[in-house]
Amino acid sequence: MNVEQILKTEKPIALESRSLIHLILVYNKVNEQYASALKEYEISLQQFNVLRILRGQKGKAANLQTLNERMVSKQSNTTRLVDKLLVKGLVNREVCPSNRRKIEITITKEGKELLLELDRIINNTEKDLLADFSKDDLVHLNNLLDKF
Amino acid sequence: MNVEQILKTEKPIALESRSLIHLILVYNKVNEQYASALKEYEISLQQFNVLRILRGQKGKAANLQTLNERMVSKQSNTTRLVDKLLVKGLVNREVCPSNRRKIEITITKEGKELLLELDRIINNTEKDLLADFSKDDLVHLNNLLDKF
DNA sequence: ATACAACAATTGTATATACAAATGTAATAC
DNA sequence: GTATTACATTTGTATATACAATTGTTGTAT
Repeated sequence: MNVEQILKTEKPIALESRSLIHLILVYNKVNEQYASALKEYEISLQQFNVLRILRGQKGKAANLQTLNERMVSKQSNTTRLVDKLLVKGLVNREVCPSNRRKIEITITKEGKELLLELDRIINNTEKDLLADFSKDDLVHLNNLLDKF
Repeated sequence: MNVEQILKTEKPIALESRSLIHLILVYNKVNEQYASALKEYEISLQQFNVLRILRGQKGKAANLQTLNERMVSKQSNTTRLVDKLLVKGLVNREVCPSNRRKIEITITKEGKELLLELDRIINNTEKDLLADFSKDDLVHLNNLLDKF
């Protein structure tokens, strides 16, 4: 991925700006590939995320706060994400009996089955995105990203 | 930035997934900081981008295609971005006389003046975001991001 | 000259995101 | 017990993004 080429600019960009632009460009690519991989299942990356978190609960119900805390993008409106998953029959939502302010969200059998397929899809997408990276590269990348 | 801590998860994530999640988390942070820096000027990062591209034209007018090609996020609806800048008096838009399908967009004096202020703001934001990076780190980061 | 394809920008629409306000429930103070 | 505050979620609304359809203009073939 060549930054100057993508931006069709000939003049060099300062290292600092270039790094951040680079990051945004890479993010856009990553996001597009995830989205297009999930598209045929009519599910967004955030919805997939919710399902994966729910599976991680091992049957234990999660409330909205828990989901929100574990989401990659915290500012997603989790209520509406759950709404959509509910319509598709991928999750259950019930009022928590011991505290009626809370809700208990669990993944359904259908949700789990779909996840198995999506896992495969997402795995391929990630392999694809990271095709040019060695293990060492990835460790290195993680270390650098930690500096943010 | 610690990925596991942000996602409130105790179990380790596979290196590949972790790298991509890490990237998304960093992007979110970068984006939020840009947005909040520009907020008091009621301008979005994409709008700022358009202004900066126009200044780079050195007086020469740009049409929509040119802008679009040079945008960091190509999928922005440039027509509407320009609409908004127009309302604010930061750009001019005229039909191209030699080819009435095209439009000619230029930055106004007000636009240039605002940009000078924004440059300072953005510069500070970028310094802030990259505070923990050495030059070497940045070069390294750019090299790794190139692998995408 | 007319028809047709290609081009450049705009518009429409569905979905997503950001953020504030509102709703309903529970806990606490008095 | 009533008022007040805090809590958990939902709703409202403005803005942004994704993508397809439409409009108006130009170029080309016949």
